[in-house]
Amino acid sequence: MAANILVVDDEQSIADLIEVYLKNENYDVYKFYNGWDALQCIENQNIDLAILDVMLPDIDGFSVCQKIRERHNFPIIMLTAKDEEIDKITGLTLGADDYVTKPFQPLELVARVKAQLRRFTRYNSPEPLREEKVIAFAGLVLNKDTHECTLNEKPLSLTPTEFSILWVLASNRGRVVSSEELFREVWGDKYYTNSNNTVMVHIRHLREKMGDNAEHPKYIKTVWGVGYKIEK
Amino acid sequence: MAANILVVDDEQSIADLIEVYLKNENYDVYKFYNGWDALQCIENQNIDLAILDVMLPDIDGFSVCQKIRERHNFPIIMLTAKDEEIDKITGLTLGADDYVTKPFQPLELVARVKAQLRRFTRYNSPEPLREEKVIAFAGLVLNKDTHECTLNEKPLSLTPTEFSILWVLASNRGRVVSSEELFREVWGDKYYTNSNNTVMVHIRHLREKMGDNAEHPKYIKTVWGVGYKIEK
DNA sequence: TAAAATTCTTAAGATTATCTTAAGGCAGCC
DNA sequence: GGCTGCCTTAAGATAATCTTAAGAATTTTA
Repeated sequence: MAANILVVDDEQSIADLIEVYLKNENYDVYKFYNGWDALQCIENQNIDLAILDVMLPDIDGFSVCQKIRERHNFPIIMLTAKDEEIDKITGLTLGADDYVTKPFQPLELVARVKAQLRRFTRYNSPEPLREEKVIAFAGLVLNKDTHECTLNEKPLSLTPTEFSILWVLASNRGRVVSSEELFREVWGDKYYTNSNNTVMVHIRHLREKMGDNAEHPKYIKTVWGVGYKIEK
Repeated sequence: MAANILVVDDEQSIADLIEVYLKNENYDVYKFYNGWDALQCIENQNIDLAILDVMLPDIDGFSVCQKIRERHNFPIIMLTAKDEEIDKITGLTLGADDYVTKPFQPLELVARVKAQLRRFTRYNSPEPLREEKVIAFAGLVLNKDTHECTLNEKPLSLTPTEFSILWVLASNRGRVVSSEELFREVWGDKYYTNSNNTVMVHIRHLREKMGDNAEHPKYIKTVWGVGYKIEK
């Protein structure tokens, strides 16, 4: 599910914007403001999809696109200004898989990224896209089927609720999950009441079992006024 | 919240089972035992989500899925036998949003239905889409959901109030926002009293965290006698 | 240039959110 | 029924944030 996405745009604010939206969907983002740096990255990282602005300071996006296609096969989405009618066609014929005109709705771009990844993985891997059954990172291993959990090889015996909370946090790691969202995910929408500290208490138990404390947590961090978060 | 859900499965007992669980969650269920009847229903009813078995007596679920996608955009969850041919399962990802293998836990299916409906309404509700969730410019990135904020890639830890103030200024950048307006936006109209320097103090904290000073501010500028402003 | 107005800075007390602890309730098992 | 383990609730403790106020600094006005 997690994929490495290359973003190339010389307008920093736009690249930043795209980055946030993609990270919010748990993609790993490699961001560059010019073409050559991006091309170099491609050789070192295992990129799954590229988003390229047509207008770049050094070499234009079409050339970057072409160069990528000489050696790689992943989907490419081009960003073009609205009035570059002819360029669109050019871009597409040069190996781009989709294009989006500026200004764009970030969510639309995200949707297209997903679509391309779906299409690409369908043609390139026999494995179906499925929901994760195991999450492993930073010494923590969670198995959704068995509810088993180990931290640095040592088993943690978590209660069902604790496991569910940790699972939600772990599968959303890198972003903040509000207490309310956590509650809805674990207990279900209809049980939600906005005055109880149940989640908090379970977080406390989790931290205890994980050897964490609230002041300097290694795993579950408190984001004041917003919720909880596990770093990526 | 109540949604119309289409259930298509030739095994009557399974379709019935799903129906019971969905109705228990207050969903309206449209239940069919074959593909064609289901397709016909879709044109007449305003369906919000479909659950399709792959094995159907007349046309297979995969084709039904395709046909739905020709005209509709709602989420589709596929039901597949556990030992289904891999390429078939792979094919399912064409247009389907999720799938569940038989035998399944009814509650898991219900959970996935909820998840898909949540996801779908998030991306399709016309209004919230207009409100930006992320603002990015000049190296500053603000995420309204998580209250995360980075300045030149480095995270700033802002308090809730600080974040809100910065958000208002950033989303109005290029124009001056008066202290009073700022207060009303952040705290709400009813708390406003025309003598307090609360806003000022928070601005001070913001500037501190952003490495700004009042005399030569890079970000939050004071417009004497009027208010504060972030340049476009 | 002096006075007035506005903004800045600082720190301390008030407030609010979160944390911690412990007790009671409920379900499953012997 | 009694035991066990888990979940929830509540209440006090702690920590983070917010507000206030007062004096300093700055800009404007006269």
